[in-house]
Amino acid sequence: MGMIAVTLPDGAINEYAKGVTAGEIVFDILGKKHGCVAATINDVESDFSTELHEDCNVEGILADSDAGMHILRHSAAHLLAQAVTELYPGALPTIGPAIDSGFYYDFAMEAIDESDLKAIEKKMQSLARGNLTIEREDSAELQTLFQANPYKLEIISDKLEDGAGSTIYRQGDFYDLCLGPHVPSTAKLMNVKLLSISTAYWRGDQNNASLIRIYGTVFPDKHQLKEHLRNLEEAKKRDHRKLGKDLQLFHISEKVGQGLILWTPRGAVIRQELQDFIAKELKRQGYHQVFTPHIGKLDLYRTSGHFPYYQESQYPPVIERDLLKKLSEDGCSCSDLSNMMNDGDIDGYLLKPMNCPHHTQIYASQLRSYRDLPLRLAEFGTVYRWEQSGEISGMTRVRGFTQDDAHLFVTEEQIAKEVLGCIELVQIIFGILGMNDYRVRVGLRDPASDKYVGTSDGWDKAEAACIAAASSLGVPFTEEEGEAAFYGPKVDFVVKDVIGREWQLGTVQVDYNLPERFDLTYQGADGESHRPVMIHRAPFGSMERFVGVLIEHFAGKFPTWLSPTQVHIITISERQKEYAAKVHATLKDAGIRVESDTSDNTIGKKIRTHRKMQPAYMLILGEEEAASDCVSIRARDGTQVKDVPLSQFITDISEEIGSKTATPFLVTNE
RNA sequence: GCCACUGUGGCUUAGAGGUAUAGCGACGCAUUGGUAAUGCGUAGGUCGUGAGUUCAAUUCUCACCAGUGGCUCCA
Repeated sequence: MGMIAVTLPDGAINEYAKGVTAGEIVFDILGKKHGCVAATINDVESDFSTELHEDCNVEGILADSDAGMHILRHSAAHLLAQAVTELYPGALPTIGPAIDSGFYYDFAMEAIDESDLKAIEKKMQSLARGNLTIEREDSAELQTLFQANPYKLEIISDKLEDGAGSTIYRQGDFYDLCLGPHVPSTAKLMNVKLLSISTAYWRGDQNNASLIRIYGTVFPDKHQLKEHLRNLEEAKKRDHRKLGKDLQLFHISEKVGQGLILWTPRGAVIRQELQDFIAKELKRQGYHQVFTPHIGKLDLYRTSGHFPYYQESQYPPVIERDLLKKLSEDGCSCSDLSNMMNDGDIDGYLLKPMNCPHHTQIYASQLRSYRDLPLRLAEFGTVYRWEQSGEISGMTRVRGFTQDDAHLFVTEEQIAKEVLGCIELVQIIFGILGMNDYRVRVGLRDPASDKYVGTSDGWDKAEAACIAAASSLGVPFTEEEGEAAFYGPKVDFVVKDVIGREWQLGTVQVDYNLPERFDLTYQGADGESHRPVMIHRAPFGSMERFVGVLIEHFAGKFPTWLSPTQVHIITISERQKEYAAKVHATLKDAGIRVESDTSDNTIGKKIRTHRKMQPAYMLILGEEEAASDCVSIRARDGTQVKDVPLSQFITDISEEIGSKTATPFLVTNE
């Protein structure tokens, strides 16, 4: 016999001859796309170049399909280091891990740029073709081997301190410090592509040396690589910054300021529709709408604890004119001023970095009884935060944004039910928008820490409520110890954008702190005064970030109810001007967002132009339509239906809009 | 904030030490066309901002502003 049978997750069984290496098995599986990409093979000490013996126990097949890719990617990182050190003799490799969609390697070297990547990539491919065996070596002389590379020496001494040994992997003349495992030969790394170049700091600390980071990706076969590159191209096209410009959804003006979004008419429609939608849901769930100003006194934030503690991430305070004048006459310096503000010796106003302090004052404006609870106050509240300049990006990371915020003032007993209600709201919204690819993080206490506000008993209940609510969603969720805010546990919703970056959107947070700080109370049934608990929640997170992610989610092709313009009317000749005006007016009366093009361009030209703006439907009007009170409909995907009575179209599109469906009514079965 | 790169009419872009391309778009004229670009013409730019070098700068240098890719950060 001497065959080794490997059972794959999809049930298939592969057989291998005795003497095969674990690495070869992994790559055989990778190549055959069995719905998994790797096998764990026990008894091989995770070294994929070790030969398997007949009695070897090959039992574990990874459900986690990432492991094989991880090995491949990490091996490619080594190949990159080999190529770079051969091309740039002075370059010192530092660290080069596998990451989600590929790998990177950081080098201490002279600056290079994008154009140099091609040469490095070529070198990698020629090394790969060389079919160098990748072998593990145990060496006691690591310090000597890497004596020219202080970065590696640092890693080695760290490992020694941890009591962990280390090994090296050798391919040709190149060797690198590594615990493995690796693919058995560089030949497995043919389908490699370098993507970008950037800088990073040694160990992520900006006080350390700046390193050149090269990103790349690698796949077991060239079709997978091609597809990945195609996906990247596709993602670029969906980038909300590009689409936001093309579709005229928002604008950022240097004159207004960095990270400050100007919602242009077409983008404002999307935001307004979303707000209307959520406002309606809130009404059903017993929320009260409130409005509060964009600024508040510094003292408000001293009480809440946000000032001066979070001063770094706030716009500087506004000081009254007369006071400033007086201080300046007194020869007060900037640092004096800052100290006086911090100490509370002078007051001023702060652009609000969050809405909760204002809402607490609405709560406190009346005596509250347990019968009033839960009290749910909702506001689309605009807040301002001083994000670091390098962090600001498009709509997803901005300095002024509007949260679809609400604060629930509840009794401890009500927490579970109300948290669940908040979660359900998020679920409704994500469901309507077809955003099913998200994950949930439940932030819990770090049991070792005592920084938390509130009773341990209360926390137990609140955490249990968060976990129960999260698990009711039926999507992956993680419980993350130590990720809770100091004031309470939370549930966060995390969605990926097209480039693979994760964005936190909605959040639900339990808060024991603010009610304490603002001394909020309610009268219980027992006649005693009690402390309410606050729940902060924002299902979208912020309108800016949410719409940014939505633009990418829909690639600009919004469902009809969200489309900035739902119908574009296109006439075939100027003779239909009058009929077009009538159709336009009729649609407008029916509450449909419509735009007309009666210019004397050709029909083909007009369709081409208007397609770019992605209206849900185009109506083509010619002689025939005008004569019969009909329209010809052209959907976004190009399907068309001729001679539909106008009234029929209005009925159909109105129903589509009303139901907020993402499926167009016009679907032909061709 | 840190590192690297980038910044030319509304958009996409060519170019170079002697004030600058082209396409789309806009506007005008002709054209009245049935589903992804009809033809011709016109207008539109102090080449991100400020300073320096130079006989001369948009092109070189510096600072600033903004964007991109990362790093760090995100109550």
